[in-house]
Amino acid sequence: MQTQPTEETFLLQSQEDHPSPRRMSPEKRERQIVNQAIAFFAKHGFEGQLRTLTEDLGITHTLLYHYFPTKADLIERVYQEVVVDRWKPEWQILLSDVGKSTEAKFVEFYIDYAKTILTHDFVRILIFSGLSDKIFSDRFFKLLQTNILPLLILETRKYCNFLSDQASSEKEMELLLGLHGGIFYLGIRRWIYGASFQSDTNQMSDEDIIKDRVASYLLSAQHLLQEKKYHE
Amino acid sequence: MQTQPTEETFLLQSQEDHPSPRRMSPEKRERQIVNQAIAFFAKHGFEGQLRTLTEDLGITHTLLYHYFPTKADLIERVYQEVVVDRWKPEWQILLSDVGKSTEAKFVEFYIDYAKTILTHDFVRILIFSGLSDKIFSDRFFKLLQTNILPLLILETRKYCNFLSDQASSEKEMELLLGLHGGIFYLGIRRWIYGASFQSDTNQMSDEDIIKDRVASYLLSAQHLLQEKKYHE
DNA sequence: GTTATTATTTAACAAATGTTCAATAAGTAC
DNA sequence: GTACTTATTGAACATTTGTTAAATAATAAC
Repeated sequence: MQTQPTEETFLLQSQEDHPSPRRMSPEKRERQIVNQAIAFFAKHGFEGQLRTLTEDLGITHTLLYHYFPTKADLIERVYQEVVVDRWKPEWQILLSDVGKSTEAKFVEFYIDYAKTILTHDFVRILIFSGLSDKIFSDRFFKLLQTNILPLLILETRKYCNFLSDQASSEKEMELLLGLHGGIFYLGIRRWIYGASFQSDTNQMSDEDIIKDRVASYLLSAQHLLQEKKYHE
Repeated sequence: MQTQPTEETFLLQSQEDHPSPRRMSPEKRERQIVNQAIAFFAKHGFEGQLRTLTEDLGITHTLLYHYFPTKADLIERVYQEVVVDRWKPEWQILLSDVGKSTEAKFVEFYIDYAKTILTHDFVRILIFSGLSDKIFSDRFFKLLQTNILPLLILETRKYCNFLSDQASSEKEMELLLGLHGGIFYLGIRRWIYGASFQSDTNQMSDEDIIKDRVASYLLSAQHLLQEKKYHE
């Protein structure tokens, strides 16, 4: 799944990407460049230099300027493909489905979310963006905050028979963000801290972990919202 | 708490740090440089340039070389002060205290942990390190994994009357990391995503949030470990 | 095979950036 | 005040790095 050729692999691998025949069709070359750029910037950050980026591709860095007028344009394209294009509108449809149980929705959503978002490229690019200009991370969180979190709050309330038309309280939101952050932390452990935070025996799959956490969240939600009912 | 002078503040502010009188005592100057370096690298990452770093200090970048032979040395010093020196051995003492309840220990520990670790400088420098050479983040997580997490697992077991001499199962560890990650996510929201992830009304303090999360964690732990008793 | 198109490279520039070193000047001791 | 120490600066260097423009060569059209 990774797209980084560690050694020089110019033999046989004529399938796609890296070997780079002398003269490529513009479409293929551009595709190849963008793919490499995604892997490269995810690994080294946006301050990585173009000469290094094109090294593995077997082309000169100046060729980039034939496809992207400036480095910023290339980065913008990476943003687009990694973040914007990876957002799935189906998530909202799933979470609005009335035929599924709350727990099923949570589990199904977060498993797919983890599979889609908690990848090497996405997590690192998101964090790199957050550390610098925030352009990328901002866009992404607006999406999350607008389209997903409210639906999850709503589902939680349904699950707890807590029917209210009020906006979500901070307590409810923080409980949810506890779950959300705990899941995102999986990606941080894996793609930012790397091997330093691995247990010896990794037998639990992401799916198992997510199932447990969702169950744990809903259990706490029941306690919290019940308490709310009495007190307010 | 931030140490960055946005304007040129050379009047009156002769207290400490920034104005930089012509000739300072080596101790004070070094202190001033390190303070600025911490704030600067935390903000811009370790690729930030020395000329910018010394700008706000009112000195030339070459003066750095009088105190630190190389940029790497300065960074090493920042690591030392921000990460290594900020670790509190008291945490282990607290978590080993037999006179306190499990919940009290968790809450007390994580509140102090949050106050100490979830700062602008620490979180960002930790993440910057994780994204690059990992030297810093590795060291920190070894500390965590060796000295803190086992104690928290032990406490959890006591709380659940689950007495075992076996090493922590992955299930137990993942549950704990769910709590831990959820709390660390507070720092990420605040210092990496920045304002993009703020709720309109921030009335809950970190302490309130942590109390809720610890309670939620212990509740789930009871369910999990009880289940374990029956099944295994 | 000749020609036109354009993907790709070569050469080069200007600004940025870590580093060195000799010159300067602010303190201190006498 | 004079001499000495050393904090601080100024000038300069070698790389690095994004970018440009002209030269080259592979492909396609005829």
